[in-house]
Amino acid sequence: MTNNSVPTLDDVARRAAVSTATVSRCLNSPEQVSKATRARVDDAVKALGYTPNFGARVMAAKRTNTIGAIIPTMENAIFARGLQAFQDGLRAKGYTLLVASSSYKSDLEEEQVRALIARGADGLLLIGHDRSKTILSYLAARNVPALVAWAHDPEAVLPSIGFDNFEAMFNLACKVIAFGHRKIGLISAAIESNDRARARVMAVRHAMDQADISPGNLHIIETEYGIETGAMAFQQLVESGTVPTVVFCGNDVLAVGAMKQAQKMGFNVPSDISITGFDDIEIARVVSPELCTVHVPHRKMGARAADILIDMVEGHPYPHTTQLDASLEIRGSLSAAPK
Amino acid sequence: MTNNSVPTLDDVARRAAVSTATVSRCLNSPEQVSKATRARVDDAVKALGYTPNFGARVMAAKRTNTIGAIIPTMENAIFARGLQAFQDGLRAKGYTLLVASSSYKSDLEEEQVRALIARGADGLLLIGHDRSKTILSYLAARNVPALVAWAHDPEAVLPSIGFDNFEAMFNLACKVIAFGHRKIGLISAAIESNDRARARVMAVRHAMDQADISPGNLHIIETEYGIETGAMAFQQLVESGTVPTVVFCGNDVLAVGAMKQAQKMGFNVPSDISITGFDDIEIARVVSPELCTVHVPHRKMGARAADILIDMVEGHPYPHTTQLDASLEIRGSLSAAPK
DNA sequence: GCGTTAAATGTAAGGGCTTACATTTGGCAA
DNA sequence: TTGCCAAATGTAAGCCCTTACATTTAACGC
Repeated sequence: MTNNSVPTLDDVARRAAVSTATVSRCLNSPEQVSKATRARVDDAVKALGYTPNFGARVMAAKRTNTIGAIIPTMENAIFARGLQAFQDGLRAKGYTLLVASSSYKSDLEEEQVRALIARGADGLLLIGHDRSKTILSYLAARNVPALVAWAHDPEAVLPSIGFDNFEAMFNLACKVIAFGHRKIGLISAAIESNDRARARVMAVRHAMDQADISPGNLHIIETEYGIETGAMAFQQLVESGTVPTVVFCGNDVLAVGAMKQAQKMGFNVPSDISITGFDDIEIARVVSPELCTVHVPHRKMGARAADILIDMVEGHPYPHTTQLDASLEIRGSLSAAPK
Repeated sequence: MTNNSVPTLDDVARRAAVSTATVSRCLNSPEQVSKATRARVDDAVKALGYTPNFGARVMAAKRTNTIGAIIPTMENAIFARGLQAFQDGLRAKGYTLLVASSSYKSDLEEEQVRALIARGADGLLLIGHDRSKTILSYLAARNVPALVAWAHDPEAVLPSIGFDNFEAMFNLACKVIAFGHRKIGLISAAIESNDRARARVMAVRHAMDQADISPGNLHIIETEYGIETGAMAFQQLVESGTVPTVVFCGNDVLAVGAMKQAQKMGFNVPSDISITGFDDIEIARVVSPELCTVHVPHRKMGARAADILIDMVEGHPYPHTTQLDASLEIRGSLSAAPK
């Protein structure tokens, strides 16, 4: 080792008086090396403060042990939570996480897919199934495994892990309808390019249909993610026609915004208007009344996603789709429809 | 190009009838190449579907254009928010983000520092100044620039961007004391190994000292991050002796837990007990009464951190410390002390 | 003690790119 | 036309690992 620079494998080998191959084996498959040699090498590594050169390692091994995740935004607590669990799962198996965000824009997502692959990601975690053919074939051509989370669709090309957005919202809607609600509002995230939002809207429609409620009784407002936007959407909903007796919201954050706005406008929640959310994040239990919502196992999903994606990357068998349960959380913000 | 494998620089060079150096220059500093040649090379690149080999590139250039961030946890909204802004800033300048989390444990942080450097991070974003000498010298030896965020300390070895935790909390404490509060509770995150928490506690002490309030009037409970733990800490505080007239909390999440618990135990907030938070995340405005807190510019900090760290990595001049303002948000959860 | 085999270790060949330095080209002033 | 210089391009030396294959060592049964 030239005395001022970063130590290399060679330096370690020389110091431990073994070949570079042995040092490499100590690092990558220690079981192949005798105990005594291993100890000597470990000492040398420690003494020199050696860390393998990443580029050289990638080049020789053709793997980076890095997994990329492209999520809409970390500011959304559900993704932050899932991503945290995902990262923990990755770390446990020696992988590192590359993060990029798409801001819910599919062209940005494409750019990020290319960026992460160019950066050497061995595998990719994506959100939802909405995705252009172009990017799908790019993934295939580069032979990079990708797993979709927060969605469940056995028919889709890419393997996925998630829950059935349609079914979960359908169950909630049936419950709500059983409470006597007929005039229904719905505040949703952008439906185009968001298959989860789409499925949830369709579920409400389907439940209404099954209960013989005319589709004309459903009023939908699309808006962006946020408490403020939820509040504005609620106001819009109320001002634009008949006041609904229940407002479904695409997620808890929108629901909290809607609830706050409802209360501000003098409605009593739930006796005048019921409000429901989706996700069951902390905020749902903090507001009063507590928010009726759908509990989604975000952490579990993140953790399982890590295991599955690693199996994919390492060529082990893995399930094409994994379905998790999303359960109803009936809480104070839902009650019978007013007479 | 052997007809079945991934194309290399060589293949492109051959096809465009130039040298590999020229192709490389086309990709990395196109202004050095004549227009005609560039066009020919671009065509070849496109025709072959060439993407540079990441490992080789890293090895030759000794840079990955990747920045690592080690944060306690993404589940904490303040870090999620800051990290999102950080990532956006990175992306704008062609860098990619590697994420690891320390769970507030310094040994885990050390492990992650090594892991991210081993993965080729060109620079590192760290939280707070508490850090062992070992890791500091490792960073120095590897010559990897690191920037500390969420803290401001001109004396510290590592450059930093943040606000003065002491000053911010001190200002809040003075305000609170001016409201007549003398019996003071404080719910804090673990003080050891968290310089932000420590500074905030010291600030309250200092403000009390300045107002001639005996240190005996301060009761501190240390607990982990979370709404539940905040609630438990509040209960503990109340049950373990004199009931305070104000409870400072180390962050908004703890504060919301404390407030909920206070209300559950029959206290009126703020007329019986005032409660304050720190951070000013969304949840602070959702609870009622709204939470009095300190506003921290998390997004701005993340964005600026990206710019500074890139300057460090690229060898441009940069400020050793950057201080941002944290402003008081006096809201409904704080009022005069009861008589 | 010998032969056989498995375990441990060594040798050396890539792997694809960047870049310092060398060389060629071309434009322009005299 | 000549000479000079800057611009454009080429040459080839690394960069530091991993791993296939070769060699040495150790263990064991007879």
